[in-house]
Parts: sequence; C-alpha cells; structure tokens
Amino acid sequence: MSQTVDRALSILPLLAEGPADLGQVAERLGVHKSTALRLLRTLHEHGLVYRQSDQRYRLGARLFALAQEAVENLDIREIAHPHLVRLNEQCGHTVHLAVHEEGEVLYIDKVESRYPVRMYSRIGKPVAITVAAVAKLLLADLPEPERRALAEKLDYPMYTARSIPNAPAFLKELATVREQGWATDLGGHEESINCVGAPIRGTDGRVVAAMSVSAPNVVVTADELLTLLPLVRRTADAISREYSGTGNTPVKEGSS
Amino acid sequence: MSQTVDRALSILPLLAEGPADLGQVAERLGVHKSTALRLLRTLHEHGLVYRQSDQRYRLGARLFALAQEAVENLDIREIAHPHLVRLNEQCGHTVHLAVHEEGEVLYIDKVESRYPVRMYSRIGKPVAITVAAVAKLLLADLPEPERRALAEKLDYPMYTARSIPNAPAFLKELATVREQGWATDLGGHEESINCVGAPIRGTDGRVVAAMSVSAPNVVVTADELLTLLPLVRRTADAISREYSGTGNTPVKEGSS
DNA sequence: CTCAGGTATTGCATTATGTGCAACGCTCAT
DNA sequence: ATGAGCGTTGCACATAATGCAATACCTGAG
Repeated sequence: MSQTVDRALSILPLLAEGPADLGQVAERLGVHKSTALRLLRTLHEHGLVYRQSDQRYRLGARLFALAQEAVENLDIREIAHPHLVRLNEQCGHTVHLAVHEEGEVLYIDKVESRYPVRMYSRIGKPVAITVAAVAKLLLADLPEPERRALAEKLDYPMYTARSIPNAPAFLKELATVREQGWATDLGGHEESINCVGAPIRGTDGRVVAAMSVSAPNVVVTADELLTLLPLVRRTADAISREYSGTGNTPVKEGSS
Repeated sequence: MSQTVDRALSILPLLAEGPADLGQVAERLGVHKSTALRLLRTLHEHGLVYRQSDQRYRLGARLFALAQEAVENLDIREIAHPHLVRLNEQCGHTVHLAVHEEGEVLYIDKVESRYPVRMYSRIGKPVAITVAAVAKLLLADLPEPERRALAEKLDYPMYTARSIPNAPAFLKELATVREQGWATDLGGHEESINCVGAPIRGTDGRVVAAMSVSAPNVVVTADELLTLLPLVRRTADAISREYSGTGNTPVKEGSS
C-alpha cells in the first residue's frame, strides 16, 4: 500500500537476523544505497534501529519499550492477572494466559510455580500451537472454515510421541475441546509436562483468551492435575464475567 | 528525512498508550483519515499493528517477535549468559546484565535469584539510570563532554532518601566509579535493595556492558554483599576476556 | 605521509508516490 | 426505515521519495 513505509518496515526483520551495514540493507531491499540510508535514518530517529560502533545497524531499544508497553496495556491481561495469582496461590503450579492473533498464539502472562513473579520469557516466541492446551482452546473457537484453513497450513512437529501428528487429528481434537469447554496437553510438548486449560469468553461468548495450569508429572500425575479442572474453569469463568461485565473503560484501584 | 515513514512510525508510540480507532490516529498525526488508513494498513501487513474485533488498532505480535529476536542476537548477551548463571549458582542472588544505548540503559539479561530462568520482565522499561549500579558503570565510561551533557539532561527522581539528587552529585559518583572500576547502589532505588556491579570491556578497553548482583538487605546486609565484589569483578573480567576473543587481560583506563 | 579502495553521505532533477478531497458504503442505534 | 458516524475507495495534483553522480570520509597499504 505505501511503498516507502513498506520498504522501511522490511528492514526490521532483516536486522532481526543480525546487524547489517548500509550496503547489505540496500541490496536486500533492492533499492539504491541513498534510499536505504534515508529509511534507516528515519528508523533511527524513532529509536527502532541503533547504529553500533562499527557503523552497522541493529534493532534498537525503543522496540523493547514498545513491546513492553503493548503487553502491559492488554486489558484482558490486566483483568486476569489477580485471578491468575490467586489460582497460583491455591494450587502452586505455573499459570499461563494466552491470546490468539493472526494465526499465532501468544503467552501474555505467566505466574511462575511457587514463585509469584510475572515473567514474559516466552513472549514473542512461537507457542507450540498444535499441542498447547491454550492453543487448542483458542483455535477451537474459530469459525469452521478458518479453523480448517489454519489447521491445513500448520506444521505438526513431533515434540514427543504424544504430539498431535497432523491436521485431521488436530481438527478432531479441536472438536472435542470445543464440545467439552476445556483442554489438556498431556505430555504433547514436553514428555513430563501436563496442562489443563479453560477458555475466557467476552460478552458475545467468543473466546478472547485462554488460561492453563501446568505441572511436571514428577510433582503431580496427570490424574491429579485433572482434579484441578473445576478450579481452573471457575477461575476462567470469573475472569470472563469480569471482562464482559465492566466494559472497556479500565477502572483503576489504588495499589502500589 | 522521510515524511511518510516518519508518520507511520509515529503511530506506534501512539498505539502503545492504548488502542485507537482510525479517526483518533488521523487526528493525532495531523493527517487525513485516508492517509492514516493507508499507513495503518502497511503497518498491519507487517504485523506491527493488529486490528482487534471492535476495529480499533493496537500494537501487534510481530513486535514481540522482533524484540525477542533482537535480544537473543546480542552477542554480549550470548557470551555472558553462562557466566551469569554460574555466578548465580555461586551466590544465589539476582544477576543483571545491561547495556547503554542512546541515553538509555537497558537490561538485556537477568538470572533470577534461586531460580535459574531467563526472564526479560524489565526489558524495555526505563532503568533507574541515575541510581542503578549498572547505569553508573556504563555512563562513567562515556567521554567527558558526552557524560556531562547527559548528566545535565537527566531527571533525578528521589526514589529514596539515598537516591542521587542532582547532576553534580551524579558526575562525582561517576568519577568515583570510573576510578575504582566498580559500582554500587545501596538503597538508592528501593530502600531495601543493594547492588554491586562491575563493567565488561571490549578489545579497546571501552565498557560495552555492565553486570550487577542485587539482593534485599533482609537476606544479606550491604557489607555482606560487598564481600561478593571480587567474585563479581572476576566474572565480569572473564566475560570481557571471552568477548574480546583474544584472552588478554582487559586494559585498564589510562592515557592514549 | 600519500594514495587507493571502500563505504557513507549530499545535492539535484525527475517522476513515481503519497496525499487530500469528496463520494460511496457499511453498521448500528434510534 | 432512517440517519449518524466511521471506514473505505478512486482520482487529480503536487509533494516528497527516488536514483544518479559527485563528494566526503575512513582504513589500511605502500
């Protein structure tokens, strides 16, 4: 749509691979060096690109700032967080919150097992979309054609023997999840890790986010973990209610 | 430099404040709606902007991916990480790694106390540049005029009674740090938290990064923390040596 | 110290590109 | 139904981005 902006933005993923000098950038963009220079300069002014001491360019700090702010402003996250913490206090395990966005599933919050520290360690990293409980929940809610199209497009890496192997199996699993209103991942991503998850719904009943509890089976068996299902679902429902209830104007409660 | 790109990029910080619709974006950019639309579309195609169900725009997932890749490709970080982990195993406290970039100081790695998981929770958040030990180390190495200019430009928020209050005090502190080759933050940011840090230097002897160990004084007193200084410095030096490749002892300050 | 070879940078004319306008279409609420 | 509000499209115009070629800068070699 906008050629100039398009070119400029194409520089970012290119630099994400590693630092590059002006010539390399120009070449990979297919434009004259002077053009690349001006684009880089504009990116630089906005802090998205940084010029290191050897004159090569790399991605800049503002990028982190933006990503950080973006994640902090997600209102589902803000609403859900206290609930996640409470759940963690009750069961002691790791709690995840995730959303779906354009074919990707993204963790947006995490309460660490026995250690109540927010961390975004996996943000931006591709979630194991074909096996994670939260991914199943989010994709199960897509309209049929979209769901099918996405399922066909995915790769199905066999992380473990219990990973979901292909599109038909995945669609079948999604149907089950959709039906029962909750999901599991029993060693499908890492042999020894199990998860149970439940969906969070907006006013219209559509799934807007998903949460899950994960634990290694050296701590609790899969069966024991399933015991937590009612608790997880209750938490998810509580979040759903609060999310649909108050509308979108965030109410601030004092707490520093 | 490039007006179109400039406008497009100006949208990002705007959206970082929260979702906005087309009209709002157009207004805040001072352009017509059709123009804003095309810019947003281009940003959207690159995944930097996401269109949520109510048609408003927000920052997109690719932003996280880029920030993630960028931080993972920092070679100092890659080299330093195992050293930081080892240090954490030895002392048990939180270990930070930070770099300086255009007047900002940025955490690029962190090993959490007693829990050896990489987390980027504070990446992108403005570090308390006037008090953090790592910030002092990084700024102390700037050439005199630049250092002075930056010091004048900074704000000096009084996080605690022991925060550095103004530019002259800060410059004095930097001189000390430069002199002694290590830095502390004793309750300057949070009343009960102390840090000790040491610089990591490149081949040319310039400071390329800084690391620190932090602990609340309910766990160890400031004096006890200072006991770790030799260990911290040894770790920093080991990283410096590996980073420079050559394996020489890092050059101390001196005349050219 | 000069010189060569490379890269970054600047000024300028040319026109491709982005712009604003106004008309159209859609959705939702009354 | 009806209209208000917002997003979207097509088009004519001129701004603003482009490529070129010439210049400045740096580094390493002679």
